[in-house]
Amino acid sequence: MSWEERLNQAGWRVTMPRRVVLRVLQQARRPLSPQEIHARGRRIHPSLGLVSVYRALEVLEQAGLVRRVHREARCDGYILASPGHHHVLICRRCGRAVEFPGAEDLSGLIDQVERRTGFRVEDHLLQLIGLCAPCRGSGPA
Amino acid sequence: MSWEERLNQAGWRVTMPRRVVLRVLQQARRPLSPQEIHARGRRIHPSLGLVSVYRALEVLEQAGLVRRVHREARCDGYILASPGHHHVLICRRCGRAVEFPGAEDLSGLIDQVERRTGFRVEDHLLQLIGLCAPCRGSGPA
DNA sequence: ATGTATGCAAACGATTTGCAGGCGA
DNA sequence: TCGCCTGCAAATCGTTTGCATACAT
Repeated sequence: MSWEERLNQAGWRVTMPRRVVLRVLQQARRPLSPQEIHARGRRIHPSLGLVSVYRALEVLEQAGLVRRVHREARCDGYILASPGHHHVLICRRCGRAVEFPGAEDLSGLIDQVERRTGFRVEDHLLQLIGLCAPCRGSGPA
Repeated sequence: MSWEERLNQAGWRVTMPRRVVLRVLQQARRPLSPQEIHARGRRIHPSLGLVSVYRALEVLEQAGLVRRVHREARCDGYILASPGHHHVLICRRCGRAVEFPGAEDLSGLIDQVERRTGFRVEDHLLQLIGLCAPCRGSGPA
């Protein structure tokens, strides 16, 4: 099922801003802020408004087409979401972001935490920060 | 070593705003935003300025006395840091935050990711979200 | 004594809201 | 056609900066 169909089925319309935002993120190799998405989007469609970028991101995130990433500094980055995987690995040097699977690997830790704290763990936020292969080669920044 | 001594040894002064911020966080049972810390702090010391709260948090975080927490919605929460542990578990119902150890439990996952992606993983951001024991009892909100 | 740290006010920047008109289904 | 969606402008909110003064060491 295409993303256009997914939007439609969820009751949302396929519109220019949503199209453009998604295209920009598809072409991006690192998380982009709404402002950055807006700037790049305008090169594709000059009348794109910043407000629509915010609203498009909201809808696309709810539809699972886009994922927000969190970092120690700013928490306003967005990347394209690949369904089923929800961990992100970010290069601290070039900013490149990669998604990876592996939710299962947390189950041991989660079991342990549940036993120790009495919490029922329902969700988690995991992001790894490091250096990607090319950046490791060009010396530690 | 007391936190006052830790601050001094690191070259910082022990001042009223830092004292108050720390006290507020000691008494808090959930992550507080700078604004919330300011409001509560004023009840202890009415002349406390909001700007000083921001600056105090910056210093206290650098000194490892306070930890910033990130959540899907807002990323502006602060809690008291217990040295050596840096994972946080937050109850989605009452907001209670608990720290827990277990960085080692991630090493398997990290090894795997490094092999698969070529990244060198240096740091990570892990937070668990769930229901604490009391909140589990009072029915799922 | 001296230089860091403070509070206030103002600057700044990002995000949200109100509204008249446009466009997707 | 109908109502969701858009762009713009303005309101809003959180955070940062400039500066004269206060206080920790």
